[in-house]
Amino acid sequence: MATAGDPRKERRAARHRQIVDTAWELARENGLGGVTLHEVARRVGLRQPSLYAYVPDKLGLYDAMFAAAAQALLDDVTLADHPTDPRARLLSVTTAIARFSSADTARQQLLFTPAVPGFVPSPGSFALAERFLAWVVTEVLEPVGAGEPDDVDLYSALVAGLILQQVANDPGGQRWLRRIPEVLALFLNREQAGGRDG
Amino acid sequence: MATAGDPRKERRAARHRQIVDTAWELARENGLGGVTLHEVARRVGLRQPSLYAYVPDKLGLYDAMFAAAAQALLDDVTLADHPTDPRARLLSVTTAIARFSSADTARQQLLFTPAVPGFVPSPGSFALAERFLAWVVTEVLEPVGAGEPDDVDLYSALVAGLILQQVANDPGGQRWLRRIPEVLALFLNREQAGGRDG
DNA sequence: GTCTATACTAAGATAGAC
DNA sequence: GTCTATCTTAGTATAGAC
Repeated sequence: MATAGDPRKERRAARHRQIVDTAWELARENGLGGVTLHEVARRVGLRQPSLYAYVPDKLGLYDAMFAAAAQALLDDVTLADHPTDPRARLLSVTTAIARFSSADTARQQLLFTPAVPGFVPSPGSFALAERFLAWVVTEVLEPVGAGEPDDVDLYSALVAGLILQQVANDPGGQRWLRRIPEVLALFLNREQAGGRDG
Repeated sequence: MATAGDPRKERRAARHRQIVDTAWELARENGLGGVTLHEVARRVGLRQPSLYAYVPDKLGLYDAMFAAAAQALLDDVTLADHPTDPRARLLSVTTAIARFSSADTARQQLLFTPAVPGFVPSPGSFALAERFLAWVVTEVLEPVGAGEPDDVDLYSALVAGLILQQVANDPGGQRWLRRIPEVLALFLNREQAGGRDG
């Protein structure tokens, strides 16, 4: 971003993008651990040491991958049209999140699980994820009266559970994704649950 | 099992157990990908090639780890005392499952996620996991009227979500574990949710 | 069942020329 | 910014002796 106008910076940014895209391609094929600098370089037509001009080290590549995925999630979900009715909007956004996140096992793992030992998103990358969460809270959860931290935690667990089960036990299918409306109904009825016992 | 009486088989089984335990120790320290045959061998006082007398290859070691974890989960949950009242029983068992599974990130990953590329539990190991699930269904879910496949899928997603969020965002804490009663109340009220819209 | 020895492959990272 | 060359380390796996 903000590179428009400078052709050198643009070509560099394009290369960077190509490297990250290729790394994701590899992650989809061989898992996150299957991303190697040698293979990424081979596929983009560079020698392995040349990648160090774009990325500080291996973890730096994972960080760039995280940032790209977070940005893609942000764009995919927040730039789409969603209904204005609060409940319909919640369903629409949740479906978008779940579809996007479960479409790719490696993506779900890097974004939402501690799958890569030693990897922690850099502040800049993490900020993207936080921006997304903040958007969900103000644009979707607060309108249905679920903007408190406890509500957000509950919502995130419900959605994460559906996505994880979908990815782990029925990759590419709908077995858990189709339960979204039902789970959201439970979520919205959380106050008047009125359990008789504990 | 069934090795009692034959001292040679028993010593061999003990070694096998020691190898698998050490592998889990390594997984907790360095992640599942951080388990190496060299380090396992070093810690049990053997040379790396000697491990091949106990395990066919690296994936075979992961399989043995999976089996051990599944057995431990089975023992931990099914051999404990649980209330007979159906709802209290559901809470007790769910808490046991969640506590056990979230106590160790690596365990959660190997048991419930596709974290190791290429690893698929062998039929024997998978049978342990199925036995556990069957126990949960007949001993806990059916008594609360939630024994249908759709109920089981929903329950598994709810519990998996809590465990994942706990492990991913508050390891060692209680932030999501303490929501178990609340989530179970939602689950039990799933029929009369009566959403006004979709 | 354990060892030594070794083959094989592959990875991440750096130095220094162009 | 890209290259060649290389270091360094590490891993899985096998062969064959004891």
